[in-house]
Amino acid sequence: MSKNESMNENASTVSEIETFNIDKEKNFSEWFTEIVKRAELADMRYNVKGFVVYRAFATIAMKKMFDYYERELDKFGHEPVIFPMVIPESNFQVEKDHVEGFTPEVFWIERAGEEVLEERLALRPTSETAMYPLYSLWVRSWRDLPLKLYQSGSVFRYEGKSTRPFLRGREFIWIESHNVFKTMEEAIAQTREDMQIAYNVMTKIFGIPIIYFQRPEWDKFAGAVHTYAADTLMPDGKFLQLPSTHLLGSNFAEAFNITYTDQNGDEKIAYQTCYGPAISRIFGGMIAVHGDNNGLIFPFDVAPKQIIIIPIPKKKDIKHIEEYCIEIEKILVNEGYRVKIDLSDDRPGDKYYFWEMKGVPLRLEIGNKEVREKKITLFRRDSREKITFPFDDLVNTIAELGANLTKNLRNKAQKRFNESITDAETLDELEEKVNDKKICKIPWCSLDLDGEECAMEIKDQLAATVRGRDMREIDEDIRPKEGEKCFICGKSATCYVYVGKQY
RNA sequence: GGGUUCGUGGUCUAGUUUGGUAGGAUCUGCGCCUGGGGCGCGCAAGAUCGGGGGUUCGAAUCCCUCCGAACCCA
Repeated sequence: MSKNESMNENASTVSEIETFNIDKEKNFSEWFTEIVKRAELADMRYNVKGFVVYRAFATIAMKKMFDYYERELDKFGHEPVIFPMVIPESNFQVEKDHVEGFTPEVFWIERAGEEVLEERLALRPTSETAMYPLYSLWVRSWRDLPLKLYQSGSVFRYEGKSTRPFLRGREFIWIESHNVFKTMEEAIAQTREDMQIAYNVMTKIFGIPIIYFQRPEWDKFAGAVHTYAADTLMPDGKFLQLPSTHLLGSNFAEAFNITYTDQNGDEKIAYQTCYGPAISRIFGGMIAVHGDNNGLIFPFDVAPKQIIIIPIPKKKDIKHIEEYCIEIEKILVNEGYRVKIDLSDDRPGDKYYFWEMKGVPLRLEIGNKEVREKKITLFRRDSREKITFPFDDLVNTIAELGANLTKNLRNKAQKRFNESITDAETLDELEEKVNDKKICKIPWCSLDLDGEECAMEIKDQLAATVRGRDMREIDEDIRPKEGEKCFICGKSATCYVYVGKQY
C-alpha cells in the first residue's frame, strides 16, 4: 500500500484470529459451502435439486449489483423490457443450432391442471426465441434500428448433477441484453461496448478481475458467429465464466425474419448481438475472490450493510453512547449509506466476529472514550486496521475509506490473478501447472474447428479446457513467433490460448 | 458421467453394528449478571428420527423404493 493509501500513521492492525477451521486457500470448496450457510446468503434446504433460496443478505447485494449493471446499460442507450418466461415449442425450434445446443437442458411445461397442453411450453433457458418473433414485428425500417433492449429475470437450465449455490443452479438470475443493427460492423461494435460495460462494472465496482476471451469455434453459444466471454479465476485455480457476449450475425435474423427497409427502399437482413451477465453467478465469484478465513469481504458499493456501529457501553453510560451512535447513524443514512447499529446485548467481541464474518466493510466502535473526546474509532475489514479520528471528519473519512477499500480488494485480486498466469512448453508441464492452481498461456494451432482435436486431447488427459484467445491480443495482433508450434499436434501456432481447469 | 459419505428438536450431534424409555450441545424465549476482540448462572420451550412401503408383538435402528445434501475423480 502506498503512503497516501494508508489510513493513518497511527493505524494499528488487529491480529488475525480466524473464524473458520476451514482454510480458504487449501480447501476452497468447503469454505464456500460453509460461508454461504454461516453468513445466511442462501438456504440450500429448498427440496428441489439445483434450486436454492437466496436470503436477504445476498439478495440486497445482488439488487445493488443489478442496479449498477442496469444503470450502465441505460447509459449506453439500452432500454428495459419484460418478456414472458414461457416459450412455445414451435418458437423454440426455429434456429437449428440453438435448438440442438439447448434442448437437453430445457424444462418443459406439458400440462395445465389436468389438461395436457396442445403445445408444450419451454421454461426459458435464455430468451432469444421468446424475443425475436416480436423483434421481427417491431423492426420495419432502418429508422427502428438500432434496437437495444434488456431484461432482468431468471432462466432455467437442467444442469447435470454438480449444482452449487450461486455458481451453478438450475435456475439463475441474470440480465440479458438483445440488440439489432443494420450492419455487421455495428453488431461487432456492440460486442465491444458489452465488454467495456463488463469491465466498468465487474472490475471497478465489484473488484473482480476478468480477462475477455474469444471462445474457440467448438465452444461458442449455440447459434452464434462468435462468443466472447469474461473469465475470472477462483481461489482453487479454476476458471469461472462470467458475462458473455455473442455476435449472432444474421443467423437468428434469418430464422426469425428480422429485416428492415433501408433508405433506398430495399429489404435488408438485420444483424444481432446478445449479452448475458448472470448476477447470481457473479455474486458467487465475488465473494469467492474477496473472502478470507474470517468470512466475507464485500466491496463497499454492493455491501448489504456498509457500516456497522458497535456501541461499547459501561453500565451507567448506555444512554450517552446510544445517543452518540444514533447521531452518527443519522449523518451516514443522510449520506445514503447502508448502516446498522448493533444494539443486541452480546459482548462487543462477539459482534466484531459476527459482522466480520458477514463481510461488512467498515465498523465503527463507540464507547465512553469516543463520546468524551468527540471521536470515532473505525476498523476496516480488508486490512484489519483500526484508527481513531475526530467526529467532524466522519463524512469525508467514510467516503475516502469506502472507495479505498474497494480499490484495495480489486488490486489484491488482480495481483493474485496475474500471478496465476504462467506458460508451459510440454504437455507434462502443462498438466503439472494446471493441477497446481495455475492457468497457462500456450501457443496454439487453431481456434477454428480444426483445433478441436487438440482441445479434446487436453480435456481427456488433463481435465482442463481451452478458454480461447485474449481479446487484448486480438486487438494488438499479438501472435506466436515464426517457428513456435502447438505442442499438442506440432503444427505451427497461429495464436496463444489460455488453458486451465474450469467450473 | 464415476465414486465416497450422509439425512435424528431451528442448528450440530449421540444412539443404528446387536430392533425395546430418542440423550447431549447449541440456538431461541424469560429472569439475573456482564460489556474496549467469542462471559457466566437459572428456568422454559423445542422431534410423528427426509418421504413412502415392507418385515416384526415392537423399527431412528433391518429390507425395498423415492427425494435431498456434501466431498473427491472424470
